[in-house]
Amino acid sequence: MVSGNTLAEIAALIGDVARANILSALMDGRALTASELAWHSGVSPQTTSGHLAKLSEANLITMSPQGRHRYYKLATPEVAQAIEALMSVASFGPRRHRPVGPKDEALRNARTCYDHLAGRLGIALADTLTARNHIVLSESAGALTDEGRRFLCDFGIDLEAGRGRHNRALCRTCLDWSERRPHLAGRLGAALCTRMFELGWVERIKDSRALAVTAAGKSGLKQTFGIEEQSANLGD
Amino acid sequence: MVSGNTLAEIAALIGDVARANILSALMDGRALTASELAWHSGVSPQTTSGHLAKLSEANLITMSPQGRHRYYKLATPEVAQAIEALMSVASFGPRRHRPVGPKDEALRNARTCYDHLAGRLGIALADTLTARNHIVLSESAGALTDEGRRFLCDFGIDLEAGRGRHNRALCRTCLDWSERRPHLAGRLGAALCTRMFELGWVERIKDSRALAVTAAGKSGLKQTFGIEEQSANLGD
DNA sequence: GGAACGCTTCGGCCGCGACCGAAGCGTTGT
DNA sequence: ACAACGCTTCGGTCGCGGCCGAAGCGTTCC
Repeated sequence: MVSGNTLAEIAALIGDVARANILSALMDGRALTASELAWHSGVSPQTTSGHLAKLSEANLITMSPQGRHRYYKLATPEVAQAIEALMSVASFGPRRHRPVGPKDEALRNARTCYDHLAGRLGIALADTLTARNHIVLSESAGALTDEGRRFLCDFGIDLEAGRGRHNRALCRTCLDWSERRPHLAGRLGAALCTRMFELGWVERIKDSRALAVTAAGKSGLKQTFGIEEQSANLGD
Repeated sequence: MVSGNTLAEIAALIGDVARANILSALMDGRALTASELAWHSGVSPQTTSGHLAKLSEANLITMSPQGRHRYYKLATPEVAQAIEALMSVASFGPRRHRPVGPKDEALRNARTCYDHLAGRLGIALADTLTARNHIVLSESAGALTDEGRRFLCDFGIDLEAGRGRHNRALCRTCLDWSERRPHLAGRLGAALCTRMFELGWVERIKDSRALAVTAAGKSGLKQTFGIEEQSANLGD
């Protein structure tokens, strides 16, 4: 309960295959039930339950009961960031043979990364906003310009949303594992993602972090952001 | 050798107390010998050797032999970043009683964080450069302005230095664990740190990541950056 | 050449923790 | 009320991996 929480303790928690699977499954920011997580983790429900208890204990995830289900989600954006950083390190080294299946291709095209957009779509958005001088992206860092603020406001985004107790950063960047280039994270990235869902521009593909760009999304992205299908290979 | 390198494998490597100690000791960016690391890790030299082999195998650290010594250092800035992120998560939770000793106080005042400056000195530098509009720091992100580029050039900093194969970011920010505010990292942070050492403004305190600000440093910081002692509590 | 030193390899011990079966508890639905 | 369901707790097994002592290899110094 007092939760010592040293570097080694946290890393050890992530350093178990079953728990790493659980955390990876939660990386899209949604809350999942214990059963769903048991499925993802690859071990029995009892064992999964133990893992979930440990992760909660260390404040890596939080639980909210709902009827006879218990929903688990990542506790804070910082946790997602740490896992993302570890994944980045993990994907280094001799680029091992990674056969690209069709589902993998969908992931590369567009997906959620914790609570923001990633993949070619995420990159395209970051590129467009940069080209229009709405954001200034200095490699792995970013700042929003006044024009950008106005533009996003017009687009229906509330930049103050999600300004929680943690005073989360407005505009962060996050290294895209498939494109190896930064995309938008932080409150801005999250708000952009939320808005696209609201507008029905993107939809979740079942059982995956991958996203499908709807017809409305294709025309909207073109008109509002000037993103053509081929530029991001949307609709592959 | 092929190094599967999954998320769980990397995290498990960091998730051992002895190895975490080793990595923490290397977080100041210097290369240390196996013996020194054995001392830091708290286990015997044989055991340490095994740990170092595993860390090397996974490309978290690299080794360069030198005489009868073997120097180990973190392999890439990404590794440092991942560890930093984990530390950030670890220091969350119920702020546990952390008795502040004199050595701890020195660490809070000024220290190196991987290869850049942290602590009150790091924060003060970031604040000053921001106030003078030399950098634009959007919470956890940053970009260098043209004026800033000129200023730093005059200060004797080569911004192209360290532009290695990894195309490391120029201006990143890094959450300071003692101040809970961002300080400067990336190539810029590293160059700033290097320059301060060159000028003899700061010196390492033995057996610690803490730094001492020299007399030359105090006057230099005041004249060049307008940083008064009390503003950063230098000389505490 | 021999001794001291730095580091690694080998072998064996031992404890922690992941795992599952069985059972228990609370919720839902009929 | 009862059964089905979702999830957790308990108890016991087992294997992985951290640990050290002893020994081996290469370097340095006199």
